[in-house]
Amino acid sequence: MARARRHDPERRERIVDAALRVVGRAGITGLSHRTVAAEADVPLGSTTYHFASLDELLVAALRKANEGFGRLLRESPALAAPDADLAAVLARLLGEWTGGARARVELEYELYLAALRRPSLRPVAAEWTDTVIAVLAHRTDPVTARALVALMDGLCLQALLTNGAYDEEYAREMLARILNEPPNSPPPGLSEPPTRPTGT
Amino acid sequence: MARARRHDPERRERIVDAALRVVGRAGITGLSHRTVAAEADVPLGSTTYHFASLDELLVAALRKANEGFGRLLRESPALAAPDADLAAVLARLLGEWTGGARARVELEYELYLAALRRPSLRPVAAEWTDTVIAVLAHRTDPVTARALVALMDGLCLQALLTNGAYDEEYAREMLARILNEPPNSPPPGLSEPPTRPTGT
DNA sequence: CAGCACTGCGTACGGGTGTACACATCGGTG
DNA sequence: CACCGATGTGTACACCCGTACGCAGTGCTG
Repeated sequence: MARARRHDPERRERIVDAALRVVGRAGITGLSHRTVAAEADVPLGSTTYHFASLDELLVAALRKANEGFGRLLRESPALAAPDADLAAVLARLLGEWTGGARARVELEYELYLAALRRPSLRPVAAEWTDTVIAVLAHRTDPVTARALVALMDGLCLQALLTNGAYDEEYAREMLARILNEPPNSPPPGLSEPPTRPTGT
Repeated sequence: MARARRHDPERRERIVDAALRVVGRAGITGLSHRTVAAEADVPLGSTTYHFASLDELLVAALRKANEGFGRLLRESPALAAPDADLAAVLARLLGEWTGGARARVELEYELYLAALRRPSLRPVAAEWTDTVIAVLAHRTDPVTARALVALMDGLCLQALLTNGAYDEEYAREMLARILNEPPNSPPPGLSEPPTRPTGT
């Protein structure tokens, strides 16, 4: 029994991974110190030791989930190409994401949405949107980028919450509408009448 | 003790109301047969009798919450005016809604988002979006209406999840972009030119 | 080599949960 | 009025939860 567990720096990490699996399988409802301990194959006391509260564990889990997607986003070659059709690329990316294992999408969204009721998660959720916005801002202005993220969130939610299918072409069209407008009105002054798109 | 409770048709209704209060106060996590029974001041057995499962109760609660907001939407005079700036009206409406008691907004969103993990709630969530879309479709085409809803959802979420403030002018601008007819013609199937923001 | 502070673990406790089931009560029927 | 099935209620049970706390193993210090 004299395991060198004290010097197991991956212990904490493994608990977080286990938490992600548990939430993916049974939802946040199914997350408890016990279930995650069983999943990670560590004693109960270990989970309470590393993460005093479940909130703390959720924060770590959400952050980890974010890292994965953020990396995926940054490494996307299509996003990097400066002459690509941004709307089409984003629509495609979203399609690939939601088209993959629904379990994973559910998992990430569930954690993200949990911030609604858990203030401790909100900074992490904010980090997340800021990351995506920062990536997109290279291809457009920050204000537009923020709206793109909002729209993508909304589209995903509609697909997930209503059992509806994700329509890539439709997403592309709407993202393009957001992108089309030269932002001539963000300043807080009086707004001008809606300007016609210039046509590409 | 010979209360005529058998003939209390509001009993069920009152339980639903109590459930809404409980969720508003303590979140879905805090919802149990016992808490709702206490809140509604009915015996424990009564809640299990009227709603065999908590899911069933949640469905009723979400539906009730939807009714309230749907009515508010339909009765909005600003929405009815055919010559109003739709983007501005929606942005204002959203501002009023999110600016009000955060508790109520949280409540409704939490129930709505719960559909992510509870398939039984999904039809009700779909009803909800369809209702809003139907209302908006009177002022634009259904496809655009759907995107407006998605964007509004996304904007609300960003405000709620990241502690950010809601920026009405910004919302107006982005909603207007969705409403603007795109320069490049929509691909097969979805082409209808009827509305164009007049901007006055 | 002896001692010690500290990190990490196992267990036990009090409390809250969903649910099954036996019981009271009521409206209708002969 | 006597009965009876349906409707609604109270209680008891088995389970799972978070947390507190005493104890073992470890690396450092002298």
